[in-house]
Amino acid sequence: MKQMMCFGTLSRYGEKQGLEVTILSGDRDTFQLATDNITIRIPHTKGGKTETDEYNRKKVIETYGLEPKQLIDVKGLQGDASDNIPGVPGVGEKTALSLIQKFGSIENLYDAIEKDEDGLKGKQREKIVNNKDLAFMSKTLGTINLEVPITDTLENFKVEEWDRPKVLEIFKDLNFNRYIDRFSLRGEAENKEDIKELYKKVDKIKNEIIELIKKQKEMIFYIATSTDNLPEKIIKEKITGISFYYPEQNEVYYVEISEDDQIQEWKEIFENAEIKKIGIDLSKVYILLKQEGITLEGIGYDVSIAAYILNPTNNKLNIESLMEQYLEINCDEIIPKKDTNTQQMNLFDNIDNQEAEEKKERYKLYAYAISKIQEKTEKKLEEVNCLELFNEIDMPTVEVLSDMQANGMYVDEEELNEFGKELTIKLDAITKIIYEMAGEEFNINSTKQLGQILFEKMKLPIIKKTKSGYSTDVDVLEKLKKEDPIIEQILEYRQLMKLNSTYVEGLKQYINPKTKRIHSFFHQTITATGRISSTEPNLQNIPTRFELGKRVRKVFKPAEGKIYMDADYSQIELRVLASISEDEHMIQAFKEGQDIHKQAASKVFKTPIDEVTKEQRSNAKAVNFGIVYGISEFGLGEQLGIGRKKAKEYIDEYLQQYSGIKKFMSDITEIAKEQGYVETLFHRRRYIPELKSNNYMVRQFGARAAMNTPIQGTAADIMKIAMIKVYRKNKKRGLKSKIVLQVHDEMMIEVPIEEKEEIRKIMKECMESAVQLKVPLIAEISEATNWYECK
DNA sequence: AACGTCACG
DNA sequence: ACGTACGTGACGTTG
Repeated sequence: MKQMMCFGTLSRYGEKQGLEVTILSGDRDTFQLATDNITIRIPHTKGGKTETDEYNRKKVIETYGLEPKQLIDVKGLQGDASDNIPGVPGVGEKTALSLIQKFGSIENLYDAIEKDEDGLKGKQREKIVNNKDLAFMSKTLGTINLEVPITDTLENFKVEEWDRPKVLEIFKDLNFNRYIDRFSLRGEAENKEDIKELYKKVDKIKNEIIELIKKQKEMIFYIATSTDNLPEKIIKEKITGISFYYPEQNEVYYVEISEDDQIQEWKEIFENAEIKKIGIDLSKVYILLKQEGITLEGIGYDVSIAAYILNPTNNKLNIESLMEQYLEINCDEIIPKKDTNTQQMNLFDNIDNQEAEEKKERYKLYAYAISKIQEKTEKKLEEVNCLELFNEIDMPTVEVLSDMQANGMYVDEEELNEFGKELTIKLDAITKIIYEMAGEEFNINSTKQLGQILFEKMKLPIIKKTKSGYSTDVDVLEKLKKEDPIIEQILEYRQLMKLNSTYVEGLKQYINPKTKRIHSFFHQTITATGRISSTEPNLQNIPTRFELGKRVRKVFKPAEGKIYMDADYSQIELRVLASISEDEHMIQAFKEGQDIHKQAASKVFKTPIDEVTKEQRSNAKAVNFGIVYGISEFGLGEQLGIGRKKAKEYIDEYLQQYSGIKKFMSDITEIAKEQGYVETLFHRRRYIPELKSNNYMVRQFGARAAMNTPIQGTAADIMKIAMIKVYRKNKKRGLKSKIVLQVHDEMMIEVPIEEKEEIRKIMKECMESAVQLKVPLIAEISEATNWYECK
């Protein structure tokens, strides 16, 4: 009742001053305040919409058949759990209401009981009689205080015009973005006017713009698009306009591309390699243009790539975020979003038009911003010694990856369907078996339900827990295998389910009906280490470890008259590690072409190299992996199913033997702590703020990332260099072979049969000479008629 | 939207 | 006493 005290008193005060008082409240307890002049406005939800009802004294009487203040008595009997008002146990809303309607008040009720005139009987009467104290106490608790001392006068409460820019500032600070729209606060910033003067808006016709671009040998632009989502998972995005910035005059232009062939008028410009293209997300631009039969040439500066190199863990690389980060410009302030709620409909300027205008303004601003962000980022790239990485590796990679996506990979849909049918049949059978073994039907995909079956119904031992329940992952199930035969079936079911949903049904949706190929996206600005990532679909995680899954690869085939040429770097990460750590033993092993895991086994287990067992080698391999990941005793122990003590012995022995690696590991964590970041061989940087965390776990993670990033990242750099070399050589020689896939240490080219020997040489040569390390780089090449056959 | 699981390097 | 191997993306369930 505390919060209510003031407004209870204030409402009465207002009434006394002769005002019509309205109380806004979500709490029906306030109805007790209603009079002829005091109205309570309360929201209620009706079919998703929230409306308000108004209750004055009349409405209260209509609704409850009681005077407002009698509602206090109702509450006294009924109680209110949320307000900690006990009421009389066993008396609810209905009873309380009818009792007060009958007796008028709690006092009268108990008077009647005293005189035995109440007419109540049984349990109910007993409860009421026994809880008299509670009833009176509850009434007191439920009464809104009307006598709080007030020192303010009406004048103090007068509503004044509020400081809108200030409120905007506060809302922005608190991320109250919805409120900013609701109160139409966009564009309230004080410096709004200044920013608008940043550039001149000039209407120019196409030919004038083209002349300027040619003169400048530079095209600073932003491509506007619209999307229509087709039923298939293939997004059809169309170019709707282009905006330009012309730095010499500080002018922006926008041209609309509304008709189908209009984009062709720009073909000459886009395909002119002499004109340096400066934009954002140029890989996307490349694809959009390619769809129109235009090949983007002269890819010069992509501001999202620049920002990525400056900080690869930056996940906000869209134009508006970059403007905020690098120019401290907030788009919404300069070009307010139209508030469609309070919009006045105007015949001559309808909402659609206004929105279109607003968008055009934004596109112009974007083009200007791209130029300014280029200036900023280029300076910073220089400062952090990353300009070469940017110009020689990541920018050229844009074209390589774009081309790769445009090429796509052919998929035999019929064969994929066949595989799908096979899986479905097996899946149906195994589902029945599982139901039978469990003794009931349940959703096997639900870890919650599965957990209940396994650990509650069947009482299997709980190996591991997750945040929200029992863990049922492979590791757990493998350990439970011997407990019950159902486990094996579940593992089988999981495998089949994964294959069918992700790799059959999932992949199907991405086959382009026109090309019969899958054109996966290859993203260059996602990973923290510099690797490429692939989406829609992810072609970098097509199964290979198990035979059944590997069959998915059979449906990926080269076109008629072509073959796949596939090249794999052998042990690239360990070679990189050997080279940057300068460990003499590992370098020697690679120079001599030794089996690196076998050598590690020999050293760790102190066994002559010829006597190393399979198991020793496999354990040593795990240690090698662990080293690359930034070893931890726990992790290695878990991986090998040995205790962490044993794991520590392995690690200690390993680091004893490979002392160069030991030194590298401790040096790199030290460097990372000191300078706050680590670098690859080509100066790709990753900041590791985790190392400064107060949390031990987070710091440990930081240390592992510090050890892993130079290794994984350098390998990624090398692969990019190799791809650029291959791409350029192919292009220069006018070969028809096309790179179609990259999987971190693997590159695949679709090759017309007549080019195959030439391509084999090119791949081998480009990959192995991508960089001069202290150890040789080896690329293993295989050719095949489908992906499955690639070794 | 977050989580658990599992596919890859 | 904590509770982890590094880097990704997609799917299905659940809140």
